[in-house]
Amino acid sequence: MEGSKKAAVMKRLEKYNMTRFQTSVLRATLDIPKGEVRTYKQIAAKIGHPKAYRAVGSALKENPLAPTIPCHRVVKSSGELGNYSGRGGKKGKRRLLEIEGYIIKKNR
DNA sequence: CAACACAAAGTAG
DNA sequence: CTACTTTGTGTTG
Repeated sequence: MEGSKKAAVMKRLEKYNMTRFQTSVLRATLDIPKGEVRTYKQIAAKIGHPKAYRAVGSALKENPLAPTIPCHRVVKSSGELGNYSGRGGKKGKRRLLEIEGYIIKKNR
């Protein structure tokens, strides 16, 4: 059953005036399996812009389907969380990752 | 042109 | 390790 939730989300994206870059970033982010994380660099590479990791961040930050797209699963290459526009900022991001099963360091 | 949810390599301590 | 600098990229203002 969870085969095609992505298609439904992508359909919604079509209503927004987003650039190809943003749509590609959101698609790649949406493709992240539960309990896993992706780096900005991996997302950029996946969409064909291996050096635009910075642009990836800009795209995610404006992400129109915020909680629908797992933007909290995107972290820095160093394994750190990085920033987050959602609720609670980085704190909420880390919290979501813990709930999903991603290993987090103890000390909050 | 400046700034940004980053990355990597460089210099300095 | 911390801290700063420079280069690179796409979007936004």
